[in-house]
Amino acid sequence: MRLTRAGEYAVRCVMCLARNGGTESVVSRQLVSECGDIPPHFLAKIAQQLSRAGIIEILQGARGGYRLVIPPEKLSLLCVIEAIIGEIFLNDCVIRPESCHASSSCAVNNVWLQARNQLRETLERVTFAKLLQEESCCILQTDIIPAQAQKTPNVI
Amino acid sequence: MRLTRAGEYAVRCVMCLARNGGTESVVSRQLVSECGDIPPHFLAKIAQQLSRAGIIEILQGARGGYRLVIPPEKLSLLCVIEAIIGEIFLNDCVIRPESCHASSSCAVNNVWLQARNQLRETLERVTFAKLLQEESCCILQTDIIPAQAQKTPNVI
DNA sequence: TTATATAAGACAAAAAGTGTCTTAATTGTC
DNA sequence: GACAATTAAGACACTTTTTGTCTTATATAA
Repeated sequence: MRLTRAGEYAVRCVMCLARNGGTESVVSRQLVSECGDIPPHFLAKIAQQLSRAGIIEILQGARGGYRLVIPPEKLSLLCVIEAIIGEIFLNDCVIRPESCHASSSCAVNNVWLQARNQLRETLERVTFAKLLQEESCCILQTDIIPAQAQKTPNVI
Repeated sequence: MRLTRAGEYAVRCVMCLARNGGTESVVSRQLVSECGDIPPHFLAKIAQQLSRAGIIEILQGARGGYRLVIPPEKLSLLCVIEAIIGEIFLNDCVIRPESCHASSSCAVNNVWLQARNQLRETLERVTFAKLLQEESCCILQTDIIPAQAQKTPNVI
């Protein structure tokens, strides 16, 4: 498992779509690319993966772009990430196969399996609706701190 | 974060040392290499990292080899793995820095942070003493299953 | 029909990981 | 002291993965 940059980009992409109308509106690739600081052609690839996974819909032609298919309340972080980097596994087999009769009874492997399930559950519990909510809440928080607000003016 | 092969080898190496006398005896590189199916020169590199981390001691010269410094009861899986692959982080910063005032208040980043802490705690709770114990217990289990024992005879 | 978009896949570049080899240094034994 | 056994250290090559770009084709709205 490793959160690659492609995975990051996918999360940014979905965040951008969720922020801009969710399942209701189409956002152009260019806009998503600028908003998430994602190289446009690379975004195209990522979008294709997200589309194959049924997370977004791609609209070709003039006024084309991307549209979220799954509403943010039902879309988990895990779902988006695994659509890009594949199902999360932390290890292949730590102890060499021959030294253990089966990886299912290998002590080290069991730990990894447990860690992996825990990680996946954590990422599954978080929806993009929740993330959006926390995001806007955090912007409000910085708004009411005058000193910080002056140091780093808010971008709206 | 990613459990590299080097990380796997390190775990195997420590398991082998723990199994063969723990902090009491010196095991030659060649033996560890064979026991863990680790390319000998690659093992040398890994051992150096483990030694710098204070986990093992390297003895040069004739009859040299490696010796566990930290007793298996006090040595966690996390400690060995991080000695090789560095401190575990799951992400750098998912949402692009500019879109958030600080990564500390970024919603997505917070999830990763939580997942990361959980993962590290899981790996920290497991000591090599525990792993050894479970390992021997699992060998006993297969011993009492006649069908399996005949298929794959136990190596002692 | 044209302008505006994305699709799809080949390809290049960079980064990370894996493994090998050579020369040097250290230690025990005869 | 000489020699054999053993690891140190770092350069180097190879492989795989990841990242990013470019080109040609296709789809849609006006």
